[in-house]
Order: sequence, then C-alpha cells, then structure tokens
Amino acid sequence: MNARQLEIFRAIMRDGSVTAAANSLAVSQPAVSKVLHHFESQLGYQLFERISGRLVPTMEAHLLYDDADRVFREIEALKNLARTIAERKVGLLRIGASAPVTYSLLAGALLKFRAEHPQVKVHLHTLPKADVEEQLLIGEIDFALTLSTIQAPTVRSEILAPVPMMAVMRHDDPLADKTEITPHDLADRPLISYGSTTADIGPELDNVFEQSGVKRDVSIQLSSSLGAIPLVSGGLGVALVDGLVKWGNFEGLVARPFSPTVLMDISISTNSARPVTRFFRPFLKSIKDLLNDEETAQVQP
Amino acid sequence: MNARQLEIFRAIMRDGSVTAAANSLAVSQPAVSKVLHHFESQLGYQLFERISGRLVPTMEAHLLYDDADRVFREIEALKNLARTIAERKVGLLRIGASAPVTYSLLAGALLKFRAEHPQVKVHLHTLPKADVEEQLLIGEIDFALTLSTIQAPTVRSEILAPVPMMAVMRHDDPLADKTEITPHDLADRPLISYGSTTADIGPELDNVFEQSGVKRDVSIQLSSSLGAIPLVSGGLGVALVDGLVKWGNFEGLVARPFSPTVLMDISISTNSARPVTRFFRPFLKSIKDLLNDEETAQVQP
DNA sequence: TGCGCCCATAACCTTCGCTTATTGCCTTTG
DNA sequence: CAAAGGCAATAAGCGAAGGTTATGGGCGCA
Repeated sequence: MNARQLEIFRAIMRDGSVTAAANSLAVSQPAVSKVLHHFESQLGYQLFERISGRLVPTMEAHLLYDDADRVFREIEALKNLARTIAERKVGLLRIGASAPVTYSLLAGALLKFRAEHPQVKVHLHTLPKADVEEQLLIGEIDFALTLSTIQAPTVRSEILAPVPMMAVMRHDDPLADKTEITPHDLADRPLISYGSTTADIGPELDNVFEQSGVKRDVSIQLSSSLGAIPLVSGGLGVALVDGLVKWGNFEGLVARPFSPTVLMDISISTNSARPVTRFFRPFLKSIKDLLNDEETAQVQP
Repeated sequence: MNARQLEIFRAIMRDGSVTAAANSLAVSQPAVSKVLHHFESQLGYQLFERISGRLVPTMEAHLLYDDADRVFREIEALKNLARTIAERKVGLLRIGASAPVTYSLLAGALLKFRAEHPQVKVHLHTLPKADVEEQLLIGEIDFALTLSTIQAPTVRSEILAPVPMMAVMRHDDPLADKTEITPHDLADRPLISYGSTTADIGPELDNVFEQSGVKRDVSIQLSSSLGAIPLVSGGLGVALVDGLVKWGNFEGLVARPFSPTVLMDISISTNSARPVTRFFRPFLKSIKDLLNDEETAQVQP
C-alpha cells in the first residue's frame, strides 16, 4: 500500500468512475485502471464490482474509504509542511539553558528574535548545566546558554558578558544597609551559595574568602541560584550568587554587590560536530543587542 | 513524497544511522541510502548533515519528524485495517429501509444480528421507497426492507410477513370504541392515507372502499405512514395505514384493525446483478426469528 | 598502522506508474 | 434496430523508483 494507491482509490470513490478519477488526477484512464488493479491484487480482495461496465464499490471499499480518505489528507498536510519548510517559512531553534539564564535574559532575547523571525518555532529546554551539556553533545539542542563555560572536545563557546557575584538578603537584613558586601560581612552568617565542587565558581569563591582570612562555610549548597529565593525569604541566611537574576524583583529581597568583584560568564556554546541552525547567528545578534541595551541603560539611568 | 520515503526517514531518525535503519527494515544499506538521497533531492533540502562520516539530523529533519512519524503510524493502522478486512474479521452490512420498517422491526432485528456478528458495521439508510430502490439498483445498499415489493428487472424479493392495514385515531375518538373499523365508519371522516397512485396499496384500498359503496376520499395524502402521527394527534382526521408501526406507543393514539382485511407485505429485496454480501443470510435469519417471536407472543399473550 | 564501522557510488535488475492505441461491453438514441 | 457514445480493460513500450551485490573512501580507535 502506498500513497499513490490511496490517492487513486480515493479519487475513484469520490468521482464515481475510473475515467472521471483519471481526469481529476490529470492522468490517463489506463493509468488509473492499472493502479487500481494492482492495489486490489495486493489487498487480496476486490474494491469494486464491474457491473454493466461500471464500477460499484464493494463492502470492502466502503469499509476502507473513510480511513483512506483521512490518511490521504494527512499525507497532503505533511507535504504542505515539507513545502513550507523548503520555502524557509518555518524554522526551529532548540535552546538549552540553565535556570538563571531562562529566568533573566532569555525572555528578552526571544522577544527580540521573534520580532524578526516570527515563523521560527522554539524548543526551550531549561535544565541543570550537566544535562544541558549532554543534550548539546547528542545534538538534541542547537546551542546552550549557561553561566559557566562548557568544556568538551567539540564544543565551541563564546563569552557574552561578565556577571558579578552578588549577595542577596531580606530587605530587613542589617546587611541591606551596606552598599557592598565583603567576606567579613558574611563570616558569621549562614551562607547559601554554590558548593566548592561546583565547576569554576566554587573554588574561585573559596579562594577569595581565604585571601580575606575568612573560611567560606556554605550552610546550604545550591545547584541553581534560583533555589535561593525561598531560602533567603524564609530567613535561612544570605545568598552569595550570580547577579544575573533580577533579585530585587522578588518580594522582600534585595541584592548588593559582592566585593572583591568575582565574575561569572554568560556563555553560549555550540557543538561543532553538529550542523549549525540557520537561526543561530540571528539569535546571537538578538542576545548581544539585549546585553548592549542593558549596559547602556545601567550607564545612563 | 511517498509512504516508503517516510518509512525510511522515520527509521533513520529512530535508529540513528543508515545501516541500522537498513537492518531494522530488512533491506540493504545502499537501498536506504538511495531512497534518502532521493527524498532529500525532492524536498529540496538536506535532512541530515554528513559529519565525520555520520548522519546528523538537521533542523528541517526535526521539524518534519513528529508529523512524519504520526502519518506513518496512520498508514500502518490503515494497512492493518486492510488486512483485517482481508481476513474477514470485519464486515459491512448496508441496509436501505423505509421509515415504517426502521421504526418497527429494524432495531430488534439488528439487536439479534449483532449478538451473533458483533464485528460487522452497519450502514443504515432510511429513505422513501423510491430512493431505497435506486440505492439498491446502483449498489449503494446490499438489500432493501420495504412495505411493498420493489419491481425492477434484477431485483429479487422475498415476502417476510403480511401486515394488516389499521385505522389510527385519537384515544378520545368515537371510533375508538369499536373493535374494528369498516369503510362505512370512515365515510364521513377526513381520511389520512396513501394516495391512489401509491403502488399496490393505493388501488387496492380504493377497490375495497368501492365494493362497500364508499368513495375513498383521501384528505391528507402520505408518502410515509409515520407522517400521520402528528396529524392524527392534532385532530386532522383518522389514518388508514400499515399496522407495522406500534401506533399505540405514541401518546394519545390508538389503532384498530380495518375490515375487510387488507394486507401489505414486508419484503426484503436484493439486487441479483451483484453478489450478495456474506452477511445477508445471517441477517435474514435474524429478522425471520424476530417475526416468529412476535407471532408467538401474539398467539399466546 | 591496520581494523572496523559507516556512508556513498557503480552496475545491474525488477516493478511501478505512466503513456498512446485499441478492443469490447453496455447504454442511449435517432 | 442499428449507430453512436461512454466506460473499463488490455497491449506495448518507456522512464523512474527501489531493490540487489560489489566496492571504495573517510574516520575513530586499539
């Protein structure tokens, strides 16, 4: 059974005769006749009785017709989709991002991107960094947006912007009066932050604390900075996390710069062993534009 | 685009390589390779990038895959249906019936039939007798159940049961007190009945009235006896119609035998120019059983 | 460096789907 | 009643699709 046989069977049922079906399909009458016979011999039963030189659908034909018609329409719809793709009218952008990026940059970047490419579908996978890396390697996503560089043989990364670490606390916290927070300020407070084994940033923070003569004693260890929100709100401590998330947007929280400055990097990574989607460069431009806009806005408030 | 191309595309996506797809489809690797290339060239875009000798799905492939998979499954389901039909596991019984038959015998007969053939689908066409005849001749129905014999060259009919004519009136009609109704009783009443030109029964009734010295003056002429229900209820007259319909079931109506007895025939007709569907005999048995049951029930109430 | 895996190509064959030309059956019509 | 017209089937032939086996080349890995 193939698509052509279905199409021809459907046309004969609809038009009532081989000749009429041949006309509406714009082929010769013998062509239709032969395909029909072939179809019948494959099925093992007649679809039409030949009575007085005319075709009369059998019980079997009536049983098949509804489903055949529906399936054929589905095939037509699929052909349409294939054509639409060929005309570049639809596209697909598969993004892997860690939670802090999703909750900060991404909406703005997608807004800009979709303004210029409204026809592109987006698959967004918000996952822990390790999973993002895995998805990138197996090709389930076109690129990754994370807060630390992905290290793998075929992965190419570009750093988009530095992100200073910040201290996040309740608005009624004594530390909220300070304009910046040092390791000493945090010395006797329960600390909510990345673990020492968290790639890049963990050891770096340990180092900074050590140079100030303070041990970084992480009371509650995070895999994603967003997890800090309810903890800080609930009074479980002060969080030392990335400054990418707009912490001030969350009720009752304030964020203060951490001193000395410690930077994380927003980076975008592609897998060079995979085809780059045509929409990667446009998206990259969107996100860079967004970062420029924000920088400008900060310089000239 | 055809079914085979979809099947092969789907298998490559699922299995991850041309070789694996060829294995699971039980064909040679070059066969799959060639169909894929052909498919891509028809589509006008690549579905896979060839990176270090491996196939990597492109954005376009991801866009197509979900729909292609679904459509292919539908085709498989259709093939299954075709096979099931070939194995005689499903069937179809296309019945044409006039309204009085539909509203009386049919439900009971179908109930019996489906008890023994639950796998057979039924298409029921309730139509005026002339249309039933036409559908039978063009083969749109397998047989016809009507209240008068169909006369046509290739049509073979069997009479199932006689049906006496009855007079139908409101329960508060003076005639309701009688045990049977004669032409004289109806002489001065507006009559709701079949026209004189209605085959068989029209002239026969005219004849009976004439022999009683009464002219049969039809006040409202029916094509189907069921149309009499609202008319009699509304007080527009007395109906002289078939006794097949259970008139007493309709609120406020009663039926009385007409004397002298005039019989119509329930007949079942097939078109001998077509082979009979294999479910005709079983259905015939069902309806005869039903008629026997009813007869027995009447004799021994 | 050699082996194994994977994809592409070549050469060849059969089947499918199409064409035009023609035949035969049946119905319609003058 | 015979001629005309409509419809399906068949014949002969052609190109493309889809299958085979054999072979070659790129890449990763021991």
